[in-house]
This record gives sequence, C-alpha cells and structure tokens, in this order.
Amino acid sequence: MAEREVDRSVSQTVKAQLALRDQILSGVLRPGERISELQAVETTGASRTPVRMALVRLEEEGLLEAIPSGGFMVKAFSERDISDSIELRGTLEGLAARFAAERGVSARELEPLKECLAAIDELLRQVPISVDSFSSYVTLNARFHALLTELSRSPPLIRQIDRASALPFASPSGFVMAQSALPEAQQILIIGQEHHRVVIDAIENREGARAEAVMREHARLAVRNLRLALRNRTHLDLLPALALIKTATD
Amino acid sequence: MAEREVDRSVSQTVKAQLALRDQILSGVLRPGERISELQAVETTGASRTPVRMALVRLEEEGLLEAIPSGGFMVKAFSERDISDSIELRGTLEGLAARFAAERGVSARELEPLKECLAAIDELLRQVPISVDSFSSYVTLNARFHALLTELSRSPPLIRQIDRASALPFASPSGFVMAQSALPEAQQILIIGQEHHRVVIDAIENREGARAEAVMREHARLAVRNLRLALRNRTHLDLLPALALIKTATD
DNA sequence: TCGACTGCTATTGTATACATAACGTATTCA
DNA sequence: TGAATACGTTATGTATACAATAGCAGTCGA
Repeated sequence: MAEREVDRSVSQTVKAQLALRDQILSGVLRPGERISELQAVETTGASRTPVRMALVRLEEEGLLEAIPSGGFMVKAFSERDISDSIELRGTLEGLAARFAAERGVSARELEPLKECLAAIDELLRQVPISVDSFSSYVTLNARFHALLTELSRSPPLIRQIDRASALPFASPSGFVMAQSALPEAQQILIIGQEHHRVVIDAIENREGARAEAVMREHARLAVRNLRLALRNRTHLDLLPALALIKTATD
Repeated sequence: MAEREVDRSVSQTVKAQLALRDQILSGVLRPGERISELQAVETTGASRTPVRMALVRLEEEGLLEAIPSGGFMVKAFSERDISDSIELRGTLEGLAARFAAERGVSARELEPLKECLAAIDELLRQVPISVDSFSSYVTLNARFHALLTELSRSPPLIRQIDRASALPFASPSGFVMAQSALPEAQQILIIGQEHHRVVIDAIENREGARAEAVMREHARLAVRNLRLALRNRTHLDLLPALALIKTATD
C-alpha cells in the first residue's frame, strides 16, 4: 500500500467529508450506488474512523442514505424532490424575512444587503451578461440570501435554512445556475433582483407579510424555471441537480 | 473496570445515542456542559467509536454543539429559540398541509386522520380530563401530526419536519405537555382540536391556503401558551423545554 | 507580585486490529 | 435441472492502542 500522506492543516474527518461530497456532486459516485468504506478510505486518504464520521455527517446532510443491512448509498432524488426542496427553502426564507421585518432591523444592518443589491444591479446592466459577471452574480446572490437569513436573528431558523441549502440544487447558487440554462436567463435574473428589492423594502417598512410573500414567490419562480431548465437540457454541466436525479425508471 | 455487558439486540451506536439523549433531556447533563467521551463511554457501556458516532448524530440533531477546540457540549436554548422552533415547525407543517390539499388526498388516505380526530373528540368529552386520558391525548396528537405530515407525500419536507421535531419542546408531544401546565389547559386542547378539524376539512376541499393558514395558527397558539406556561411554572416536570433552557445570565 | 514560559496531564483525533454478519458461490441432493 | 444449504469471502460494526494537541499548573525571572 502507498504511504499515507497526512495533511495536518485540516482534520481528516473534514477532508474526507469534502472529498466524498465532491465525488457525489461531481457524479463520480452515481445515485443509488453503494459507498464502500474501503474504497472511500483509498480515495480520500483518511483512515476508516474519520471516513465513517464523514459518512454519518453526509447522511445527516441528506446526500447519503443508510442501508438497513449496513453501510450507505448515494441518495437519489426525483424531480419533484428537487422542486419541493426549493419551495421548502423559499418557505423558510420567507419566515426569515418575516422575522426580520417584524423584529425590526437597523439601517446599519441593512447596509450590506443594499450594497449587495447595488452590485447585482451593476452586473445586470450588461446585456448580454458575460460569463465572468454571471459567476459574480452567483456569488453575490448567495451572499444576499445568506445575509437575509441572518437578519432573522433566529439561530434555529438559520440552522434549518442552512440544512435545507445543503442539497446543491436547493442552494441559491444551485438554482441560479440551473436557470442560466434557459434562453430567457437574463430576464429571470432581473425579476429575481426585483424580488430582492421588494423584500428589503418590506423589511425596512416592517411589513412582515409582504416580506414573506415575496420570498415565497421568489422560490416558486425558481421552481418553475428549474422545471423548464430540466426540459430543455441545454447546459447540462450547469445543472448541479443532475448528478443526483434518479436515473431509475421507478 | 466492570465487565462490558454487550447487548446485541440493538447496535452500540443506537444504544449510545439513546442513552446520551436521555441524559440530556432528563437534565443529567446540564446545558452548556461539556460532554466527556470517556465519561460517556462509562455511562453508556459502548466503546469510544460508537459513542463518537452517537455524538455526531446528536450534534446534527441539534442537541449538542461542537466545541471548536474539540469535543461537544450540551446546547443551551433561549426562550426565543424555543418559540422560534415551534413557529418553524408550524410553518413546515403548514406547507405539508398545503401540499396535501393541492396535490389531492383520497378518502382512504384521510381515514386514519379522521379516526384520530374522533378518538381525541372522545377524550375531550371528559371534563376535567383524567391524567390517563391526557397521556392518550399526547400520543394521539403526535400521531395526528405525523399522519398529516405524511399526507404531503414530499420526502424532503417530511425529513425536514422530523428534524424540526427532534428538539423535545418543538415536538407535538412536547408543546402539548407544556400547555398542560396552564389552568385553561382543557380549553386550549379544545381549540387545538378545532384546528385539526379545520385542516382536514381544508384538505378535503383542496383549499391549500386555508390548510396552511390553520396549521400556522395552530403553532402560534402553541407559542403563546408555551410563553404563558413558562411564566407560571406550575408543572415543571411536564415541561420538556426546561432541561435545555439557558440558565446563564447571558 | 505579576507575568511568561515550560512541562505535564488529560482528552480528543486517528489508525488499525478484531469480531460479526451478510452475501455470493459452489456443491449436493431431490 | 433446480433448489437449498453450507462454506468462504468481504464488508461493516466495535474495540482499543497510539498520536497529538490543548489546557493547566508550577516555577522562574523581572
């Protein structure tokens, strides 16, 4: 056996978790496929104990499923699972927006959100948007959603939203990328940005119901567009959902 | 050291997880307290590997918190954390009810729910309700909520609701028990039962918005009553939230 | 007397050896 | 020829040994 190269900069458990997640999301491990501990030990370079810890964490994260007779397999998702996950996240973000509005947010706390908004506005001014700008958009959008979640000041809710975002297709970046496969991508991004603008306005004016409603609409839009994107699969490589979709006839 | 008694009927990991959870919820381990692996090994009877697996799972469950420098501590919750968790669960159950209503549910699927409803009606006819009946109520209520969740037919949502219910005070049984500490407990149970009746009716008539609204109201009622119950702490032993509430001045 | 540095101890992180259970294959009997 | 059982192999579950780090205490120096 090859010598074990030990990287002490991060824990072996974390290293194994990252490596395995990458294998799952990149499609190296197919949905439904059983994960062999021994094989994972070889590909990650960690020993069995941290690998097992990583497997348990990935199961909790929702990427793996425990097999009753022992071991784990890569979880397979149906298209509906995916759209439900997005709507679920939208619902939670809606609650976060409502909490933020009802509990009040200082101008100072809102500042980073507005900066984010302005930066996205700047990007969207380009027609058509460049590839670089699009990738900046993905980052800024993720940041916007994270900041908004924080505004709720509710640790249990923030935690739950984080977990709901663990699935790549349910993360803000994930569904933006999926939408980019559509011809009307730019128009979609502009509508999304409008939602962002409305939710900030609603929070500022302490309109909880309106803040919640717009975030839910935001997610419903994402669901519709993901459905479309899955129909005409033009930019397959941009769809992080694909690696996890059930291939079985089921 | 005492001989290791090995119970082969359940896995050591599960045994350790149950034992540790019990210690946390019963208050043997105080909020904020660090959990020593060695100590956990002694009290659970499992060895370090399954104990560590159990600790990871309990962290994911939300009962423990990882300490940056290593190890785990019992998570401490504020009163707001608790009420937020309940509202969070209500929001998710609202979405489940909406899904059930919008996607349609056959009369046959609704049957168990209605049986549950009728059984609770029977119990509530007693004035005042007996202790035995109350404990039946807790079971039936938990069953009702579980069945309702299932009706959504959305595995991701069901999964998320399960996780949101992992915290004892956020589970249906938990907050019913908390409410029982109030003098107007019976009246509260009757209002809750009315909510149950409305949600079934809304699902039958495919009124998604109404189904969702009533479940959210259901949770908001629970939040209000939990707050009251925490004020006049009459039946402390019935409040599963207490073991986890921050004692620190914070 | 206070602060800093060094060494020790205790606890966690990691690796591996051992036990056990499950699955697959081959052989035998009906 | 097919089915069932037994045996062997492989993989997971468990235990424990080893390594490394963090925290604490004690001592020495300023």
